[in-house]
Amino acid sequence: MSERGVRVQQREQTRQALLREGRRLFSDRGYAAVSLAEIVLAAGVTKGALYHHFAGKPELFHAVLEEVQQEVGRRVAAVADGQDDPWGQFAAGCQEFLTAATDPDIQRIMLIDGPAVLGWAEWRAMDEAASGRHLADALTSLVDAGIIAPRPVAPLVHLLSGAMNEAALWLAASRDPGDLEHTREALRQLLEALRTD
Amino acid sequence: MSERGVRVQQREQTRQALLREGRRLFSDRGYAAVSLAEIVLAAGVTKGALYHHFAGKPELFHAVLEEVQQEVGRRVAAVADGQDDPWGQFAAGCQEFLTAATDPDIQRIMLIDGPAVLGWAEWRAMDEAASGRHLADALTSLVDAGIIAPRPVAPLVHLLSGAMNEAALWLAASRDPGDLEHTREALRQLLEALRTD
DNA sequence: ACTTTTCACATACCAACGGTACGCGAAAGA
DNA sequence: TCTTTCGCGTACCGTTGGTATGTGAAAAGT
Repeated sequence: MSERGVRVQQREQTRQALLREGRRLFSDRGYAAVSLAEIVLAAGVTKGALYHHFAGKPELFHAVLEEVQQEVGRRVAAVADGQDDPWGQFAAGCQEFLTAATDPDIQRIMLIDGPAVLGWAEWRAMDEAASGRHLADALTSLVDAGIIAPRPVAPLVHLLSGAMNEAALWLAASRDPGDLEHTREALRQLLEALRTD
Repeated sequence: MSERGVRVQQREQTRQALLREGRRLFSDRGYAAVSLAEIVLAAGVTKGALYHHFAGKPELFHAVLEEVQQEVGRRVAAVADGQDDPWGQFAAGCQEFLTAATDPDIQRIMLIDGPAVLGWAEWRAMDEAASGRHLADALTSLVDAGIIAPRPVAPLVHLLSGAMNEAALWLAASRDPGDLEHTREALRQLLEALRTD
């Protein structure tokens, strides 16, 4: 069986503990308010271990963010794949993203601290590799299928991505339970505007 | 004439110097990468002066952000007032915001660091008081005038605000000069989707 | 005119933080 | 069994945001 050796096994365990506690603390109180001392204490290791696995605090955050974005990307892709027609995949994916991004833990890391810590360009590149790619693919499919008018998809990707990000942040802070459905309906209408028919 | 006293005059001058250099450095290199020592050096004063005027680094940033947002708000309002019909005010205001937010200096402070430094809730409240309010007012007018279907405007405000913010960030990093016009056109189409007719 | 008070700001200092240099001991390889 | 590797702990450093206190000139009081 997988004789992985006690060395690599312990190594991975330490790395996972750092990622787990880092993610928990970052999402609870924000990147700037969490010290490395806290993280290594919670993970049961020392700063030496942290700097053995990650080049620094931003790189640890980068790894945490990547984990979060992959999760969201998988959720969106899973829901989209449940639909069979291109438009259904597109609409369902957007709505699922709106739901996923409403999680406060995900928000703080992915939407608030992400751009500020890593810079917008790097943050955008990571988002593109995770969930943003699905949005671009879906829009391209819709253009190819003639369901929406031919156009550059990049502007639409950013307009829609930004709209859903901000709406999710607002919904997480909102106390009116009807806001979610109103937002879904408004988003649905905006998406419908793209159709050719 | 305005016998303002040399005390209050010097006081205001120092405060303005701190705001000016703080804004310059924050927009150039980001909030976290700028030290208070740099700011007070550039402003020609000491940390004592800074802490006499502001409670701390976040409060200085808050004052800078407020200045930036007020400027953007005035630009949007000025262009909107140039139109006479409600729909024209709405559309022109949105397009002007897109242009204003493309300025890299404004972006870093208003869109990147703002939410991370002050928290999303406070950032949103400031945006609401500056330019966001105009968007809500315009949408409300359109509903009242029967130009767009009756609906809660809050979801739309956040969807559109987020769309324009993210698009502006993308445009500032884009090197294709056609992107701006494509984005304008896409935004125009999304806005048209709201009309009743 | 002289004294007192105010206050805008400078100076000196501190605790905490991110980061680095180096040592150690057990596991892996020879 | 000897050597090497390496995952990690320990001790330390420079910088940073923040604070406590001093100071001198302008304003206020008499």
